Amino acid sequence: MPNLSLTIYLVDDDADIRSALTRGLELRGYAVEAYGSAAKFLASLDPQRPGVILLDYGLPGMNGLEVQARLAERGVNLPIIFITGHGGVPESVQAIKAGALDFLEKPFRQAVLLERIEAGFALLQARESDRAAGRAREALFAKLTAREAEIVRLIVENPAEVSSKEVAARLGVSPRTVDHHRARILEKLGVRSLAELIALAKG
Amino acid sequence: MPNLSLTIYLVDDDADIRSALTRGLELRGYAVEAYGSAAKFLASLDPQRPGVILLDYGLPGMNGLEVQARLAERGVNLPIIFITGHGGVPESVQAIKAGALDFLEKPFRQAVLLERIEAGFALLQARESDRAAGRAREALFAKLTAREAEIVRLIVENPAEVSSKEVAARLGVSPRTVDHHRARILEKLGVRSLAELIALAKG
DNA sequence: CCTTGCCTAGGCAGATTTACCCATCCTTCC
DNA sequence: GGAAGGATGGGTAAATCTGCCTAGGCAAGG
Repeated sequence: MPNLSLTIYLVDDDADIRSALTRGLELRGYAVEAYGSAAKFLASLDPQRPGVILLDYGLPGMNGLEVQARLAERGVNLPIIFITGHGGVPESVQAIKAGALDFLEKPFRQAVLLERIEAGFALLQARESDRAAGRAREALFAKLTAREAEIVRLIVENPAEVSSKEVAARLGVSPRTVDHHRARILEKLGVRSLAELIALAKG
Repeated sequence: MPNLSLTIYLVDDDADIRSALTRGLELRGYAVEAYGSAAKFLASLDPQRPGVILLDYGLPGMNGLEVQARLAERGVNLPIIFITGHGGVPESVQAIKAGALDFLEKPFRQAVLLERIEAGFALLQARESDRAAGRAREALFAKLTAREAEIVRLIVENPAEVSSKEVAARLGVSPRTVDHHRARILEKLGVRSLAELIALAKG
């Protein structure tokens, strides 16, 4: 587990808490980026850089759920650990339903926070693995030409009619041409049969 | 939407609340089964009969999370709406993470409860649809003989080697025999090609 | 202009699949 | 014992797939 970047985005309006947490977390090897307001955080967040978000629920101007929603809108799906001074049950329920990793009430024990942070990074890493597989598959399919991709689509969407004759009829071309494309497709995707192609596309 | 059974399992140790909620919910057309303790509820629950669970978190002897865990152990996965008098944030977080539909604090508005109950039944119905599809597929595969099922398994697990010759080599039989079984398989499953078989199995 | 890449399409040979027929050998069930 | 179903294997013929060759038309880019 290389644990590439261990960045923690800390968002809290209380300067004392920011500095205290920043110190504590940096001592444990994390890179901490602290923000005093939701606006600043949202403005400077780079969606490409992963990290665990430590988010104060009771921020002035924009509460935690709104921040969570904004991030979701922008397609950012980083683990969020809420920290709250006076948030109640309904807020915590909402936050967890919306996908937050946890919802901690102040004061909380450091050990709990650290454990949750580790869980957050573990989650990030698991997602990264999933995506690596997805990207590898996309890279494969990206090698196909437009026509080849269309034939793959036809076959995957309607596996009941996969013979060259049937596909050719749908495209209005000669079966011979479909044969040709299909050979290219199997070659480019590194599969040996239509069955494997379907498995790859569905997998 | 036929809404087959609209049973609500109500578990609360307070007899007044039980009778009040039971009356109110029955008036709205629900069938309510009320239990005064977690033990009684767990003892008489029929896993086959779906329903939405209204569960008091602060039951004497066994708290809500334990009940939730027991149900999960038994493979019961019904929507649970927690109701609590003095449950706090950590409890609600735990409950939602464990899959509860919601966590309501007393006193709550009837409208909210009713809305959540409806959401619970909607969830049940969606799951039921999913399972119907799953069962239909299982019924199809159940028609296969042992040998046929084994061949399906080999093909699905290793779509790179699907020719009769290759499958026959793995089974130590003649390719001719595999041809024969394959024809039966395609016929029984109502598919026209190996590609469709894979799509069906992966679907 | 020339090259490169893509879509199109044909020929041909060998391998494979598919759909018919058939039989033998089991085990299970009546 | 006989019937039924399942696993095994074969024959044959038509259809299809696969690989390897060729080749024209067309568009983009050097």
